[in-house]
Amino acid sequence: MGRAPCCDKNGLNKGPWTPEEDQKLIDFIRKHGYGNWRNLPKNAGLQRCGKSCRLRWANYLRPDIKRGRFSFEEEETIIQLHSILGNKWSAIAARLPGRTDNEIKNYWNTHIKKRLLRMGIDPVTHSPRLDLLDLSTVLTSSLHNASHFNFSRLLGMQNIINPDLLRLATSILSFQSQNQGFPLQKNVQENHIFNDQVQNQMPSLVQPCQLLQTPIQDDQSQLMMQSDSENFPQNISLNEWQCSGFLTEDYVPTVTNYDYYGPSNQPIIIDPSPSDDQTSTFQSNSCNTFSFQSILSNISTPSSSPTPNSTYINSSSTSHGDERESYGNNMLNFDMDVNEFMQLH
DNA sequence: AAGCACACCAACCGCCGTAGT
DNA sequence: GACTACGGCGGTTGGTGTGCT
Repeated sequence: MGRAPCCDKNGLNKGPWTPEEDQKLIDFIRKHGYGNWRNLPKNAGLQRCGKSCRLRWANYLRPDIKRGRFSFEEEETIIQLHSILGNKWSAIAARLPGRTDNEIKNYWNTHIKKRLLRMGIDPVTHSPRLDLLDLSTVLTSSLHNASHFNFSRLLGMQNIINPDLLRLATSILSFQSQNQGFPLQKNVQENHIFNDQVQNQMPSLVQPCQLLQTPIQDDQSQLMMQSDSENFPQNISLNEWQCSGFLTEDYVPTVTNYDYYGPSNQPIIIDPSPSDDQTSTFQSNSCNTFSFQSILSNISTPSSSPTPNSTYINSSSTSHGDERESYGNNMLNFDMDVNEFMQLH
C-alpha cells in the first residue's frame, strides 16, 4: 500500500491562474510557508493540484523572481552554462539569481537557439554546423575515394565559402584521413567518446588548448598543404581544432570572443587567425578547463534589465522589435554565399 | 478590416529518483 | 521488498499578442 493520491484531479481548475487564485496562494505561503504541496491547495482554498501550485509559485509568484528582458550578461551566462550543462535548466537557473528554469528554457528555445542556428552553431553541441554547407557529405564521399577528390577546387572556393568553415572542413578531413571511421560530432556524448578515442590514439595531443606541432603526414594533408600553404594550417591537429580555435574561441560562445553582439555592419565570423590570447578561459565541454570565474563574475554583475510587472501578469513583455536579433543577420549573408557555392558546383 | 503566420511564454504533461506506507 | 505518491525536472502545448499581406 502506497501513499494516498496527492489530489483528486476531478473538479480541479486548470489553465491560467486568476488574480484571486494567485492572491490566495501568496497569502497562504506568506502565513504558513510552503513545503507540503499536496495539502497546500486544500488548506489555501484553491481548486488546484499541488503540482500546479508549486509551479505557479516557483515560476511566477516567488518574490525574488526577476522579470523582464534578459540582460546581455545573463544571455552570455546562459550560453556558457548550456555548453557545459546541456539542458539542465534548473542547474542553469541556480546560477542565475532571480531567473527560473522555465524562463531560461523558454528564452533558450525562442531566442538563443534560433540565433545559434542562424550563426551556424549547433545549439546542442555548441559546435559549428557543417550541414549548412553539406560539406559533411562532400567530405565523407571524399574519404571513400580520396584520390579523386579535388582539393584544389575546394580550396579555390575561399572567396565564396566562409574561410573558417573551409578551414574547419579541411581540418576535419585531415583528421579523418588519419582516423578512418571517425564520425562527425553529433552530440556532446559522442564528443566525449570521441575525446576518449583521441586520447587513446593521440596521447600527445590531449593537452587541452595547447598548440602542438604535430605534422600531418598523409597524402591528403600534403596535398592540402601544397594547395595553399599560407591560408591553411599545415599542422592542424584535432586538439587544435577542438581547443584552440575552430570549435571554441572562434565558434563557441565565449566571454571574450563570442562577438555576436558586434556591430551589425561587421562580419559576424571572428578572425580565425591563431591567437595566443590566454585570457579566454572558456573552452568547450570537451575541454575540462572551463573557468567558472567568468560565469561567477557575470552572475555577480547587476543586471541592466528592467524588472517591472505585478504579481499577476499574463500580458507579454515581449518586444518584437528586438534589436539584438540583428546580430545573426550576417550569417544570412553567409548562407547566401553557400547557396552560390552550391549553384556553382 | 480580415486573415494568416509567427513569436512568445505560462502552464501542462510525463518521466524519474526519492521516500513514505 | 513492493507499491505508489511526492517533488523536481525537461519537453511540449496551446492561448495570446503582434506583424504582415
